Amino acid sequence: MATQWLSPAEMAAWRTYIETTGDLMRAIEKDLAPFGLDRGDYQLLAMLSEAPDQRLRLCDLADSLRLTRSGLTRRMEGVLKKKLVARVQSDEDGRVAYAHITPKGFDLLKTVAPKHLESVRRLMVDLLTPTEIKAVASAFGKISANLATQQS
Amino acid sequence: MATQWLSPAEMAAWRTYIETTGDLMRAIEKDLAPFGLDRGDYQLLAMLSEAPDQRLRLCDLADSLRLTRSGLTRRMEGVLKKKLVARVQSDEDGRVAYAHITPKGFDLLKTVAPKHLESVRRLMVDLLTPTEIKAVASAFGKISANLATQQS
DNA sequence: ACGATATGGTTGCGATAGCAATCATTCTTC
DNA sequence: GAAGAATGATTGCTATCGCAACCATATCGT
Repeated sequence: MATQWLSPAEMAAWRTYIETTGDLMRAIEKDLAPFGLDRGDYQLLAMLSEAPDQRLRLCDLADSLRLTRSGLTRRMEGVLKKKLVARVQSDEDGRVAYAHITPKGFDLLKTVAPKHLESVRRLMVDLLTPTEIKAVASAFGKISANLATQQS
Repeated sequence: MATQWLSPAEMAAWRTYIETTGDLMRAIEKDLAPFGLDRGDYQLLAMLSEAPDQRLRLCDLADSLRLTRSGLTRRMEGVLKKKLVARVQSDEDGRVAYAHITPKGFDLLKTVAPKHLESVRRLMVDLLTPTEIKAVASAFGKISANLATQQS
């Protein structure tokens, strides 16, 4: 196994990244919990709120959220029951349904978003120097671009 | 709440990070799959292989892996069945059990580790400049240190 | 126009993992 | 040394999510 070892700096970056990410997600989720939302719900609402007409086709939404179609079907059950999102059948294409954020969902998002951003600040952004911020953006931008070419 | 908006650079860093991490984990998991391991199994084996006597108390192992005790009990079922790890009752403390990596587990890890590191290189490390590597390490180090103080 | 194919969405099933409850063992305190 | 607290591990229950199979609708090729 002519090992492709990592340099100490590379190893540190990888390990810290991978070990911290889970903890960070959990902490952010914990801040979201008092509002009755988890991270998946929040991202779903955020995605819809930014979409034209505040709605998206389910399959496009699934792609944005990195969910499979079946995963989205299940996640929709939760936000539908809470009336934060409505499911609207398309009348142009019988196969298509839209997820449409409701006023109630939008109001909740407007309440939660500042708290969520405060979490992101407190737990991540405000801890970093501008240089680190730029480096993180650029690093994960490259990783993302690379993944996009690989798996197509 | 006078919204604590994020600057464009901050937003880019956060979004790219959060969106890319899931994809990256999936890609790495896909590279691990041919060996019959998932990321949790790999990390479990790696953790044990680096431990003194190549064994750890279950609760310590759970903490290292960021699993609850119950989560670890379930994960152990898999690697126990594959005989990659043995469960050894302590004879000093009747409550304690150790996870002990078997020769078979160690051999598998020796096979898989270089491939896994190659994945990490290809999908992340080799895409980044030394400056970015250092910045990622330092950024997540800070985030991790901060989390450690918060939740204690 | 119609059979094959592609696209959009749901359902059954299995895997992972957290929480709360439980049990066993050890430690503490009086 | 016995009652109570703490620690280590497991189990039942629940929730999320991917895969494969499926159904419905739309589109394409001939």
